[in-house]
Amino acid sequence: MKDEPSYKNRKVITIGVVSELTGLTERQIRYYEERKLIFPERLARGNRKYSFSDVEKLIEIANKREEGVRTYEIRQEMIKETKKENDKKARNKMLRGQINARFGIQKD
Amino acid sequence: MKDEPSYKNRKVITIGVVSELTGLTERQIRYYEERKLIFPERLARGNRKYSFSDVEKLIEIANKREEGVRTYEIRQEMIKETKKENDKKARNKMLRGQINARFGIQKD
DNA sequence: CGTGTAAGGAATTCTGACACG
DNA sequence: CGTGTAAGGAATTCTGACACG
Repeated sequence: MKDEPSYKNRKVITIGVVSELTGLTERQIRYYEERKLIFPERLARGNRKYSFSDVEKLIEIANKREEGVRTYEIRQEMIKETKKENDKKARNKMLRGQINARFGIQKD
Repeated sequence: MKDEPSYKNRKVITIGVVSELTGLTERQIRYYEERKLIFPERLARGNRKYSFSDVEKLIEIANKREEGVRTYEIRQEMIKETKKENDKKARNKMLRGQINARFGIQKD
């Protein structure tokens, strides 16, 4: 289904660059992590690394914050999104399972 | 022709991360720049930033170096590659020009 | 030529805390 | 709650140079 694990999700960007890219202060970026909105990796001794996905997510967070949405609410929305996707995946998987059961195994 | 300027070419990776990603020392990476093999951007006060393309190019360079190819030769090959691509683009452009001349202007 | 290293300085990042509201 | 800031330390990056071969 996915062709490249690729660039978009590789955690390689330092917080300083993320700050430039998003216009957020480092303080804000670290705080959103504390509130469980983003999950940077820690490569070398403690340094945070972000992906392009993280940068995009941060921009969305910034937009919502400007509208006055609280971090807690943003988190709830994110959880809902994730759940919806997982349900979808689960449905697809089940469907494939039924197809395989009736028509035999097939590559996907 | 291209859909996204996108992730692959954005210069956002610091030299330390590039070093981890490629297995090259920072010294080597800076030297290849000196030899005009790669062209990082300088964002904040002097810090080098690389793209995923740069990382891939560096991996190719590392492979060639292992085979004993000199930086000068690698550069020559790169120039040849670039030239070939430019010629191709020029041909396409000319062709489009002729088509437009005969059949009228068309969006591309 | 290609790479290592010691040198000294400047900029980055980190954490925990106090502040305001 | 969300963000700013001063604090002190640790790690990063930079440049120019000397070294070896």
